[in-house]
Amino acid sequence: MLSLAEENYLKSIYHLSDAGEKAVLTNELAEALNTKAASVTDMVKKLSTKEFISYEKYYGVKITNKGKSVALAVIRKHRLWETFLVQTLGFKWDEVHEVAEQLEHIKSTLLIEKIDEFLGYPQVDPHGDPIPNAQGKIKKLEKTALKNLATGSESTIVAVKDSDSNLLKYLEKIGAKPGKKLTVISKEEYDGSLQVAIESQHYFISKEVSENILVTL
Amino acid sequence: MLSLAEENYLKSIYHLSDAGEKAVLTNELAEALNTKAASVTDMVKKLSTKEFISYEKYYGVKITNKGKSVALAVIRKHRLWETFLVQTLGFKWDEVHEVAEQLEHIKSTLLIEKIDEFLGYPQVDPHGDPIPNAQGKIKKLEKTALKNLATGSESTIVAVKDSDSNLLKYLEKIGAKPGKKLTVISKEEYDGSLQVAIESQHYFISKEVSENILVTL
DNA sequence: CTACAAATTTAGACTCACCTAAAAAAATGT
DNA sequence: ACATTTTTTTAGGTGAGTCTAAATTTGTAG
Ligand SMILES: [Mn+2]
Ligand SMILES: [Mn+2]
Ligand SMILES: [Mn+2]
Ligand SMILES: [Mn+2]
Repeated sequence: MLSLAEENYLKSIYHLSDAGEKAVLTNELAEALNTKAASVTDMVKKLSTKEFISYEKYYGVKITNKGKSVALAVIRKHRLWETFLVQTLGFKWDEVHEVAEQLEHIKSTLLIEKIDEFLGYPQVDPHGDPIPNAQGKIKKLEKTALKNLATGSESTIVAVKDSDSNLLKYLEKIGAKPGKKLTVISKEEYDGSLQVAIESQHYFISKEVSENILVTL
Repeated sequence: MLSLAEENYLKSIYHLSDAGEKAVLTNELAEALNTKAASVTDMVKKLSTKEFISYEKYYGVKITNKGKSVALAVIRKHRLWETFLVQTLGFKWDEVHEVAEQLEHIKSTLLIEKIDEFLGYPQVDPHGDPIPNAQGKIKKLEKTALKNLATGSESTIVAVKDSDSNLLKYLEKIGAKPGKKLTVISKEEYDGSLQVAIESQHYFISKEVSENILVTL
């Protein structure tokens, strides 16, 4: 049985590696997990011994299939809980991530399957992120950050960054919800900011925000 | 912020002390928490320093008001979660205790208030145990163990022990649910077993079981 | 009142997950 | 090619919560 810390490491490694594509560096992981590089080295050795990742000194770690399946199970739980909190209990979308960080570690397959069933097998969570199924299969969405769109292009919001409560409140205010259509009116070279239209309303959006809105290609 | 271990100690102390009435001994606590006396002594010192309990060497511990309010908050969460699992997700009453042991430690007042509201402010959990309100007020039920009833007496089941899954399956089978009326037909001095009638069905019940069915006085 | 038994505490050690500081390796710039 | 910077690892240590074994206190029976 994996500890809370081990589960969080695997989840972070999975996310940072782009679903296991690339290797993850020690410092990246330390940053993401709010810990120190030395601590990461320790844990990474342990996870490597247990074969959840492969670790090459000074090079980084890659998640194994075994590790991936743990990560996906945790991500599944996180996203199902977030969906439950919003849909069933009436949480706002900026209130759920923190609680889901705790709930994702509850050990009970029965519980998560019942929640999934209760919710009617949702495909995405309140922020637009896809929910892996019980077998760990996840639908990868074709998406890019809003900041990558060219001036004049039209696109649809797929997902938004879920971990920054203030960002989410702001996005709510301007109606930037998954599913909404959006057009890039103009881009400012200088600071990367851009002007967009969402439901015929115009908004100025900073570069920072435009990095956290994912849109269709 | 209290750790999981600290919360579990306070909950056990509260239960073993009969809601704070009597002192709790080191060995009792060790037994209840599945740990060793030496570990209990350590933890008890810590909780005493933090003033959740008062501790007198070789005599035992008593829970303070501060400790009681923590214990009741955890018990509230435990029982609300159990109720949720049974009523909303369709768990059987013997499947919920273990999961609730985990869920009771989730830190979010918003979450538990939403669950309470969603369930319509239930007064008792699936095993008949009263649910403390948000202020930590709990309705103490007038109750005694079935084994204390005299032959011929009639009574109503108030609650049953919730932590033994096999016991619960058995009680389900004989219809021994909270709210059900029951009559003591006969008692066997020798082994403490007794014959009871539940909805005009007769059952032989061992002493052990009769200790875990709580009935009205 | 004393001897033994039972309960409890102390002493010392372990694992987990973390830390700081120092050493070592890799990357970078001239 | 070499010195400097950056990244990573190693070394040694901490606190939480647990353990075993030994010492101490308390309870009990003759
Ligand atoms: Mn989230
Ligand atoms: Mn987490
Ligand atoms: Mn329970
Ligand atoms: Mn617990």
